[in-house]
Amino acid sequence: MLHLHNTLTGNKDRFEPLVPGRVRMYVCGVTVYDYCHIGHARSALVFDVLRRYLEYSGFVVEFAKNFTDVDDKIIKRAHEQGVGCDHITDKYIQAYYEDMEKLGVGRATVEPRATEHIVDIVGLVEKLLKKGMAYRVDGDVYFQVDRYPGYGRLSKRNLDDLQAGARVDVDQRKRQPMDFALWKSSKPGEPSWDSPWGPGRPGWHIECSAMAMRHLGETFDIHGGGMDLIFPHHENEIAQSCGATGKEFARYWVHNGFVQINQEKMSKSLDNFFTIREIFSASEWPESITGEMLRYFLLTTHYRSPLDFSDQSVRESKGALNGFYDLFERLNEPAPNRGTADGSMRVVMTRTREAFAEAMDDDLNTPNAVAVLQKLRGESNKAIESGLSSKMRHAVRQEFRALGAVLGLLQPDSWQFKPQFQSVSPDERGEKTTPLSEADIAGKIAARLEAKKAKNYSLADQLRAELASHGITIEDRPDGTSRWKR
RNA sequence: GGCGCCGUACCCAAGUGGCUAAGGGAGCAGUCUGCAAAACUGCGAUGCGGCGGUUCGAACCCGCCCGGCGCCUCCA
Repeated sequence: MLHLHNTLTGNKDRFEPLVPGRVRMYVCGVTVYDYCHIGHARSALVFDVLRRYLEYSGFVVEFAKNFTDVDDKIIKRAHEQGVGCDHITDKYIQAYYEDMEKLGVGRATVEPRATEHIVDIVGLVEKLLKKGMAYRVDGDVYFQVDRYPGYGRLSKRNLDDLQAGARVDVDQRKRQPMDFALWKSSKPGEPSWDSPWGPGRPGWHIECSAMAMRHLGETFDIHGGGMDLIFPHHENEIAQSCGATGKEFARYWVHNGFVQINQEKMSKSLDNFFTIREIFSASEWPESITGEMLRYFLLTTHYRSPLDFSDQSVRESKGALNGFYDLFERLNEPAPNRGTADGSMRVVMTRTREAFAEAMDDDLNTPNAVAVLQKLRGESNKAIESGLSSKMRHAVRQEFRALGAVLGLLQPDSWQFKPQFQSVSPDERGEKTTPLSEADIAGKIAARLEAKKAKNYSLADQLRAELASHGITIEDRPDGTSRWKR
């Protein structure tokens, strides 16, 4: 039974959807005015895994993830570049899809955009005005925070605390400093839509309420996003949604922790962020492998803990994944019809499945889930040593595939990949390496096998050293052939 | 000022009251191999930031202290 840490209650709550067998979840996506960084990747990945695990557990999942495509930063960027807002948002939505595909993050069931829901937004604002929870000032509409008695229940703050700590100049037209804009009148040159209050555009928080209600209903199961959204964004969503409907909005609030650089939050102002595409283009590994390395790295820390990003730790994920793919190679090798370890392996696989679910049920403990897979790897290698039939080898590979799929890992048949030769970076000893074609590699390997056959080991070792200087490792098989990897 | 989080081996990272403190990476030794690689076997924290306290029993609960961080403003 899945338990999720619920920010609303502060506890790990047993997860039970409102409608049995069906989960409705909404996740705050990105504001599309720039490329995504590794922090966005983490958030997207966490909810991608949550969705995968819910589906693995047998739920039908309706998953909505929005794009915020009207916003001050977008307008600013468009003005700077002398282009329309559409140009900016189209470009970065496209980039988002490209980045997420490299990370293996699947598409949501619906991916609504704020600008496509103006009618819903206007309707919601009207409802709040009618109920006396919002007020008009010139062409703007504000939500009046003290009209919603539960304000602060998500972020565990009260209005007095918030006002004492306010660091921003308060708009004097507001009745309360914490009141927030539902609708903003547009200045010339800004995107605008007609409304009962004149031409304008939606405030930031209202879009998520409107879109979630449109696609998932007034009350739904899970609402997610980064921890920095707890206040004010999600607090405001709750106030305006519950204020409008009189019903609970989302039942479980799930928030992921930050990615940090040297123990500090990644942010634009500190200029310490890495975009997803930067990481991929700087990687010496092929895209599919870089994607899996990153995914493994991000999932080996619990989603609510801070995670320190470094090249070093991502590289270390490569070492950990190598072990799996080396095992898969062995599982593919010819094997007898019966193996002495077949029976015990069956038991191991059953236990593995249970332990995996137990880890994931515990608030999506992916580091533990990965540890379970690592244990299965060890057990599988031992079983191969003592004798595992080809049928069981196939079953073991399927088990890795099935559990790996929940994490989005271990799907390729092999890591015998085509390396990228274009730009090989200097290796760690500082030696310059030169590009090596695949034909060169094959040639050297063939030459080395010849030398070995002739027992000319010094030549064979020299050829192996040459390949090693290009980061290529040779592995001699018992059948007299050699395979290689980077 | 308010709210909150983190500190576990060389590195990453689970564990949050009771079996020998998971797992991975790196390292060392051994088996195998022409030598390697891979695999297997073994080694590796008498201790979980520090000091007190509660308890039959604490990394886990409480208090204080030290160190680091986040939110309270746009932010995944």
